[in-house]
Amino acid sequence: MWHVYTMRIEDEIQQKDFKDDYRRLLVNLLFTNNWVNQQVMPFFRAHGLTLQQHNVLSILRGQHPEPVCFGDIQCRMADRSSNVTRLIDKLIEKGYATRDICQANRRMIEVRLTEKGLQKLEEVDEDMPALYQRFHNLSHEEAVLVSNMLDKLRG
Amino acid sequence: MWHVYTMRIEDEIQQKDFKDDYRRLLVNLLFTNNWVNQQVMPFFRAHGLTLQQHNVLSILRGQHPEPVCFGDIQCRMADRSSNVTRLIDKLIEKGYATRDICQANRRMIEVRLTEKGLQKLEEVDEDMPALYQRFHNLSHEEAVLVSNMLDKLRG
DNA sequence: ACTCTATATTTGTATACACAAGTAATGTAT
DNA sequence: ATACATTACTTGTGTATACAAATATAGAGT
Repeated sequence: MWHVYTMRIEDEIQQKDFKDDYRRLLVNLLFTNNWVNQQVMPFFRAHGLTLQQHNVLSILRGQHPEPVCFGDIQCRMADRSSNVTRLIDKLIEKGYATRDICQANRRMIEVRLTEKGLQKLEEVDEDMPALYQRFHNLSHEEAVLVSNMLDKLRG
Repeated sequence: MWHVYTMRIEDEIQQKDFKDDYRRLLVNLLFTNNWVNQQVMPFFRAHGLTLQQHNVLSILRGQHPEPVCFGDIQCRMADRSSNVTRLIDKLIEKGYATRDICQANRRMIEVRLTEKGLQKLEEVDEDMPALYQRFHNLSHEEAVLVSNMLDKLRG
């Protein structure tokens, strides 16, 4: 009898702790999200880019001087949901990229990094240590640990 | 002589590893950020709320039936940068909150949760376990660990 | 060749956000 | 009392985002 009773209490407590710890994680992720944006946005803005624009430029550099098509860019972006067309428009406006219809499959658009875009990326790279500086509250090992945990979280 | 040389290499390697680990952390935080939003947004949308609207309602419940003024709401929100005025407007539109000019200091606005708002919160609460379910890739202990690390990261 | 479906990108629209400027009430110093 | 600064919230504006619908090309089956 008392066994059943205590089990119930334990279950209840366990459930409660359980819920609260994951809730704390969720709130923490949202806070951190916001904090990261506040660190990162002004950094890229100082270089005349948004985070996503820089992200796309980096993807383009990965294949440079080969082109990358829209779909591939979309797949590789951290933020999948955003509108690649209009992002690329901005980069072309600024002279950092070019677009051409792919002759092999005319539905596809080939996007290439320009020399100017490459220079901009190198300029940003030089400044990068200043950005990473802001993550130094965590040790080298802790940074690796958190990365691994986040990978695991997303499954 | 060789000592100096090897030291240089070690420094260089260390520097490189260092940089890459923090870079990986940054990219990982951005990816996770996006992933969390994709888990959370549809959940709240299914209840006719945005994440931020729910966040404000929770803050209001914390003081209920006492009012909370705009400034306090802004301070307590996860995303500090958003526009509280227009957020509250939405909640009032939906009948979840009320606003009154504070008689003690007529610059301030007192926001209160309505009965309807309270019911909506309870409805969301009941469904919460379904949301937390998505974080179960991490064990209880890992969830706590990551929370602590994120706290440390933000300083 | 013709229709149907799938793929790849674009456009439209409503909503959200960031930042700056604006308004209104209060406090403070002369 | 009057002028100036500060606080607390609001509004305006351009940009960004989410989601859905539209276009345009390619491939597959008949």
